[in-house]
Amino acid sequence: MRDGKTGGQIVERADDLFYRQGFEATSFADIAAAVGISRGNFYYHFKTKDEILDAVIEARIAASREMIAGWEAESDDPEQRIRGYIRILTDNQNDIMAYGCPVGTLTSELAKLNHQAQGAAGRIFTLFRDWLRGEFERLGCGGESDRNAMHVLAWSQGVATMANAYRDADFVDREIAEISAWLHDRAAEARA
Amino acid sequence: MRDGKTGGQIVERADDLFYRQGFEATSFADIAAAVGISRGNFYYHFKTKDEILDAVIEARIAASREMIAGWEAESDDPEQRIRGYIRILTDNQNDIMAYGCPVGTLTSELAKLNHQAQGAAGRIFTLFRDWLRGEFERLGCGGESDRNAMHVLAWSQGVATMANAYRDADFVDREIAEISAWLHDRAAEARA
DNA sequence: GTCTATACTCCGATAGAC
DNA sequence: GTCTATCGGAGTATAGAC
Repeated sequence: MRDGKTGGQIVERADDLFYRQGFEATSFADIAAAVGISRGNFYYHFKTKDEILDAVIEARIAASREMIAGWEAESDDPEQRIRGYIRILTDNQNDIMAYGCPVGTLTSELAKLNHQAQGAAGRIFTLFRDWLRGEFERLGCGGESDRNAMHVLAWSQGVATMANAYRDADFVDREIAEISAWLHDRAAEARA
Repeated sequence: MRDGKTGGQIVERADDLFYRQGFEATSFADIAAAVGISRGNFYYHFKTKDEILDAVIEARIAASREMIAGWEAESDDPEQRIRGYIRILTDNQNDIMAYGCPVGTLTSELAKLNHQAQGAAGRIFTLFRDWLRGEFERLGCGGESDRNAMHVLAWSQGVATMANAYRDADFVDREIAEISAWLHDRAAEARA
């Protein structure tokens, strides 16, 4: 029942609250208040909290696919496309400084809760990982492509964590410039 | 009252549980059961959950200071000393794959909870940051020293997050080798 | 589809006996 | 210093009126 107007709003508000407050710290009352419905009405749309989480993860996967499609539409050059991923750090700098990376923090929390949705959340990472690997392959990185994809993911996660810890925009800017330079080196190396 | 035998045990077990389950997901009942005391007895030692968190953070700061002292005792060479920090990833690989970095995940969680202890938790990062900066200065990195310190912190945090997401020991090994090589380059650059 | 009312569990925290 | 008993509140979830 996640496709009605109210169902969609629940997922949308839950997504936001899970990001800003964390999954466990967000109660049904929080989501119901954000949507503007009663707690009882809630269970018409989702039977359990885990069902909402599954829907939120699905929504995040769909949103990620759209981002990727956007980078693919922007340019055919793999270096430019990968730069699209790095641009996430720039475009969401304020949110990242306040709440960290939505994917990394959710994955961390679910790991500690030993939650069943760990696998689903991991698929968001894998979506980006596989796409990045493909672009690095197109760039000519060959057997280093997956390694480079993981390196970019790890680097951006590290930047997000430290940006969140110190709320330091200059640090983020410097690291983005370094990732960008590293990527340029990979492209130059592949051309050689 | 954190200095008696039971008080110390509470902090020790709470530290472990906060790491493995998260701060919010860990209840007084969990800690009491782990220590082997009743919930009521608990409040003789700590009046609130936040007091336990403060004590846990203090304990982690003390433990971090001891680690740093160990690296300083091992070698006088700043490059070798910094390698001590990187070795955390090797020595705690299994725990990191299962639960992430204790500092990074706590900082993330407290940020989302908008918890008063955010500042205290941030001091653990600052302890390592300041020490690393000092060692990079001794290495001859000059004005780049703090930047390099933050880079090492971010890199290790990124590795921890992705190691936790994929439970991939090979990835950790490869990234450690890359951090090590990067550090070696910084040392060579400073000598030139 | 949306509401109120409510059941039941667990939480952090307190009081007071021993 | 440790225990049992218990409070007040919040959490997830359900039943049933409208």
